[in-house]
Amino acid sequence: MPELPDVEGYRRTLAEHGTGHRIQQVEVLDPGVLRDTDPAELASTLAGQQLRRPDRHGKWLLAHTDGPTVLLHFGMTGELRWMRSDEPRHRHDRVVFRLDDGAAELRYRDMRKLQGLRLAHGPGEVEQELAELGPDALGIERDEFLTMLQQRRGAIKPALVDQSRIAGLGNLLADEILWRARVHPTTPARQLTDAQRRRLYDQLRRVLARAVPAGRVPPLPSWLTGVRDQQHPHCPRCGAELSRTTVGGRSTVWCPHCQASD
DNA sequence: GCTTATGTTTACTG
DNA sequence: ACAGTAAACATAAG
Repeated sequence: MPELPDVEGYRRTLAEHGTGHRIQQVEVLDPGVLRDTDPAELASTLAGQQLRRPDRHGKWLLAHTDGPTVLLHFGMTGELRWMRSDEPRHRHDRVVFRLDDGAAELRYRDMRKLQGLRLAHGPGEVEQELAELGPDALGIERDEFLTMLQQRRGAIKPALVDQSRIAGLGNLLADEILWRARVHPTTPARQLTDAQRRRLYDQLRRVLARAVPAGRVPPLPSWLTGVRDQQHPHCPRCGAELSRTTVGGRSTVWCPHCQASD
């Protein structure tokens, strides 16, 4: 699930229910998701802190408080849910934040524990943790994006998901953007025409503009994302059978007709 | 048993 | 320094 639009959705959940409220208790159900911290430290540093407006950079959610900031990453299967406290716990609920609203609580749920939670004790530490990330995909400017593509040597798809160049795009978004821009995923970034580069930027913006309010890459039948997991998926635009291969180690779906190969 | 899954890091190779 | 690949992490589903 979690690419930029999903994490932005979790940020909205946290902003809506958390901002201005105090953390009463942090219950760690599985310490396996804590990175560089432990249940005792997390609980003692966060208890009593007031949540401020949360932030997001790429796929990282920044839960600011008056004191430390919790950095949450959702890996491939994580989510943040606001649920009534009397709802039964899910087996993959790993950390529960109880606020001063006792009727409901925030739950960090994650099946696989590929990523997890980090604790940053000040703005400096937050910056340190995010130092390797490129500009956020939602705010990247055209020139920044075009320059990034020109500096990149390899194929275009791995460039789009390289978090150190542009933060927030994952496997689904990258395929969706390439399909809409009619660019083959293995085209060397440096061989892209100006028109292709501009289309990639425009479609990046369009896809995000639709996906962010939805809180996910919407699996609509008119989107590549909506058909890619079917048995023999067809291009929503031209009807050709879609191709699937591995690019940059990731499962990649594209239309051999619309996205002519290099 | 095998493969695959929306992510990232590390080790190794070119 | 830069890219590419494979493996690892942990868990479930088909």
